[in-house]
Amino acid sequence: MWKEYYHVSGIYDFDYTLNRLAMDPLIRVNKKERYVDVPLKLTEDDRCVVRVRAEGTIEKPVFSVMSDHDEEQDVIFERVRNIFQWDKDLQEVHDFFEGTDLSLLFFTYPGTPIVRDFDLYGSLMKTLIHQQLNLTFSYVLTSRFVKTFGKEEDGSWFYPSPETVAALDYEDLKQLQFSQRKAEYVIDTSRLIASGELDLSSVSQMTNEDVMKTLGAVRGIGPWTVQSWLLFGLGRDDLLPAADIGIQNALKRLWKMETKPLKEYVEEKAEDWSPYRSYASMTLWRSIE
DNA sequence: AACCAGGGAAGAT
DNA sequence: ATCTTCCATGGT
Repeated sequence: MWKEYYHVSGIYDFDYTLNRLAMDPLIRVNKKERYVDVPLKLTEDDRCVVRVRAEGTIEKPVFSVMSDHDEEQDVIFERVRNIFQWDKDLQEVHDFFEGTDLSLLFFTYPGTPIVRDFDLYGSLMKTLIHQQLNLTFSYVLTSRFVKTFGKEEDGSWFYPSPETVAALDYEDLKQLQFSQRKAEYVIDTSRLIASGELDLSSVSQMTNEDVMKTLGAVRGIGPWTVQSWLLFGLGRDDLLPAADIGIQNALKRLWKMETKPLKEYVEEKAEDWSPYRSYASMTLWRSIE
């Protein structure tokens, strides 16, 4: 058992992170004790669960990282630091938005970080499954998917491997109430990954534009899915899914509009928020949660 | 009961 | 190239 502390520079609202993670029934969160258990896949069969706890305030954030997986502490700690984006200075982001039409929103919700998914492949599957479904039902579906084909360890769930999903029949997912299409998207994409035709870790090194080209060429993956994966899978700073219903609803309220703004209008206005559009997205979603 | 939900592909203009 | 329809089902 080891435990390491980390002091973040700048503001950081970890309780928001916990609230957001708690929306996913697969993730073990304890809001009262302010921790989340993070399942990490180090190699194919080397898994561990790490407990990450907030011990500071939004203004002076301190975190503790704890695990009984004694090997590779440095690797594990680095992964956790990346997942929670502790290297990003959110005070700088906050200051940036002071000069924009989102300043009031950022004043209301200071220190909202990008809440990344724990695993690249799992993130892509989750995003595919969540396409177009309401949040409640989409979490039911991912939950069934992982609990049926994934693995549980120390009370935390690991997504199934691409190989496992590649070996399924569409019928297996339809039994979990996937549509035929959704079953095809999930299994076919997993087959590409399992066969090595699509390598997510090398895609993760590409520029946003190249990721869009590479992933966008896969059947079932459109612009919204790529953007979501860039944001939640990779934690990139400058994405605003302008076609997203949640974003549109949040902006409709913020701008006191009668109807939801068009995608084109959102994209135009959002140029002012570059290069931190992801933080605008997170804070907008937060404003309607 | 109708309409929407953190879309995308395939078919029709 | 851009517009329309279909997919599938739970929630409001």
